[in-house]
Amino acid sequence: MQTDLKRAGLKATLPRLRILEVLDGSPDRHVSAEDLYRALLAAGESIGLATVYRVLTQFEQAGLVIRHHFDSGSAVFELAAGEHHDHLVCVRCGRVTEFVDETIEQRQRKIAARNGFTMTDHSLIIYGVCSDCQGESD
Amino acid sequence: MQTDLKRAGLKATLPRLRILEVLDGSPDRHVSAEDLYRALLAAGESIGLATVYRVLTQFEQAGLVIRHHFDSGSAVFELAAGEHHDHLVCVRCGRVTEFVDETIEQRQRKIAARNGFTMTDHSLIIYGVCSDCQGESD
DNA sequence: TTGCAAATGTGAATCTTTCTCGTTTAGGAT
DNA sequence: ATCCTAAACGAGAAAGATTCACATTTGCAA
Repeated sequence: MQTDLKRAGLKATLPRLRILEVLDGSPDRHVSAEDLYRALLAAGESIGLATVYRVLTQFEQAGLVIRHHFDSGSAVFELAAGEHHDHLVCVRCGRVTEFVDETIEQRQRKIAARNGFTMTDHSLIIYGVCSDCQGESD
Repeated sequence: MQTDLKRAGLKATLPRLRILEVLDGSPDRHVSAEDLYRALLAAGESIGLATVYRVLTQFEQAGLVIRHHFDSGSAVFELAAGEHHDHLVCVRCGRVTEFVDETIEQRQRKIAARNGFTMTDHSLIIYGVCSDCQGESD
């Protein structure tokens, strides 16, 4: 874990290690800065919210985490482990499911090229009602 | 234009008409609430920022506009004219290009179904550097 | 172990968006 | 045309998310 930070060119400080731990051990892979902050406080750490934001931004720049803007006020972050994937978000309970579709990936590259864009990134989010939330009154 | 509002079940008030006009006549179809507000002030209207937000939210609920969360602090809105489309966003200049790809649409529906989701909406954004911005130093 | 640049915590500041509430207005009834 | 009322507005306060400033602490290399 220290190694991950070193490899990313970041000093292995306590707050950074704690944040990595929470990101790694969290039940849901997608958490907001506030979620993270509260989890750390609950775990007895004394950390500043500003540090959480600062570190998350550094992690993002270092490629350790990915920031998403789902349709909610705040950004959510996930550990950049594994390969690229897109997201299904339940509009009722907020549950996030990941998926990969190579056909879509290919077409996206084609579309970018056809429009003269050098693609740097992309974001595909499908919103819907998950199986657990079907039939439940809003 | 008044008709559009009536049809949507909204009173044809002056601020609403002005906002529709700006959305319709704007050089870029994708504007933030702040953009809209400033455009109205510049045009000599006296309108409150709260009204802009309020009206945009009502328009969204009425299906007149669509709200997007591109990777920037604020939401952008576009007139819901025409059929559904997705977006290419230039990370340098912010230019937005629209596109439609039926193959992707189909696969999205399949993916939602396969995961037991009733799709309500989706958002696909390709970020990249547009042709005009290629080769320009950051 | 010491020194110093880098990182942290606190609290203030900023930005976006929403809320409150007194005033104004659209549009149907008179 | 005028009146009435619920709906809509404008201004400023408030809330929520994120960043900034700066005094203090800390990792780590010499």
